[in-house]
Amino acid sequence: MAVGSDFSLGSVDTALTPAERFAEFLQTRGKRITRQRRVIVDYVASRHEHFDAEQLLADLRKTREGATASRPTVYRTLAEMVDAGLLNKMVLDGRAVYEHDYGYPQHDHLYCTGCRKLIEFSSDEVAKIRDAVAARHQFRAQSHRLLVSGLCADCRSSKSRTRHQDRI
Amino acid sequence: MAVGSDFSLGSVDTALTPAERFAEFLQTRGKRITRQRRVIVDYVASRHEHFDAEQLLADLRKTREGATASRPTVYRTLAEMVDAGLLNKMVLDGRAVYEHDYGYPQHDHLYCTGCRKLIEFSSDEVAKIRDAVAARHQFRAQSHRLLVSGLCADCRSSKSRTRHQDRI
DNA sequence: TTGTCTGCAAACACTTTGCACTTTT
DNA sequence: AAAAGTGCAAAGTGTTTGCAGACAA
Repeated sequence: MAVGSDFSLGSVDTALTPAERFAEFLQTRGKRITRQRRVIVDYVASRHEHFDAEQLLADLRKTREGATASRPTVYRTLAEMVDAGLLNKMVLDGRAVYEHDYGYPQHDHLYCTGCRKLIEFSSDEVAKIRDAVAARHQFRAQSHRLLVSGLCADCRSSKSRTRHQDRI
Repeated sequence: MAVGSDFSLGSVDTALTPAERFAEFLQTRGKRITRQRRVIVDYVASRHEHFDAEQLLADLRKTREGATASRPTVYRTLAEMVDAGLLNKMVLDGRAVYEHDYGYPQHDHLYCTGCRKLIEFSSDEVAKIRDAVAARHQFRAQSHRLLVSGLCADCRSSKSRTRHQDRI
């Protein structure tokens, strides 16, 4: 479908900034655009790494003072952003980790059990396998997640330094 | 390598029953074979479905009375069985779910977000993708997990009845 | 003004831990 | 007898909720 465009970055479907898309989402739900929700979307949009709720909370407090939000609000807003399709949530070692999911291509992760780093990769073969398997089981696949656990290059050299967690 | 065998079921490496393997594991660790540990391995070995700690606890209490174990002991023993390579642990919707990992072939899962059922499938292509990707990132892959979320055949018919959880 | 949102404190679900007592070795 | 294991109750995590006051529409 032809999409008029005179903006630089961004691929198909990414006509709005995350903040705009969130505002749109909130409006269609009769929800309000508050200072806290704005602070949170802006902050998240400016980051490009994976993060968890506590990190976000701490970072907000470190940055411009006053521009904070309470813990419950952070959790509530993150959940809304997942609903809005802006964020992706995944659970590692018992805590939820978020990443962008708007205008980002589908991908999977390598997870280093040494330093807990997440490395993204994509392979359309995974999607093919997913669909083939789903079809075979009369299953309607909505999403998938492939997590490969192991040790990253850095941690392979400096082994046995950090305590190793459960694999997944 | 050639393995002498005059036992029926079981593939490569499965010379011992789970209980025997666990006993072996405990001995090499200077740990003791107690009534509770025995009850738990036996129970787990007799089941073939996925289960979580609370289920196991409840089931133990329902079955032959007296043959129980406390919650802390159940958690402790499950962790040991994971260590021993008898069980595999995975976290879904915030709780740990276990499955056999001894003499069982590597496989992945379809997860129904409607009824929380897990359906196993296996595809060696996943392992190939894993190894290729790991190599490309100088990563040492130790394990992987592919989880395809969606709706199973049953839940597709009776839609919108059950509340839908987070995808993964 | 009206109804939503926020922050606080308290509640939560699941899991782990300190410790006195029990049990295996 | 010595060392490890158990169960209880209590403490942890990470996350969610009830509610009174604050605020966007």
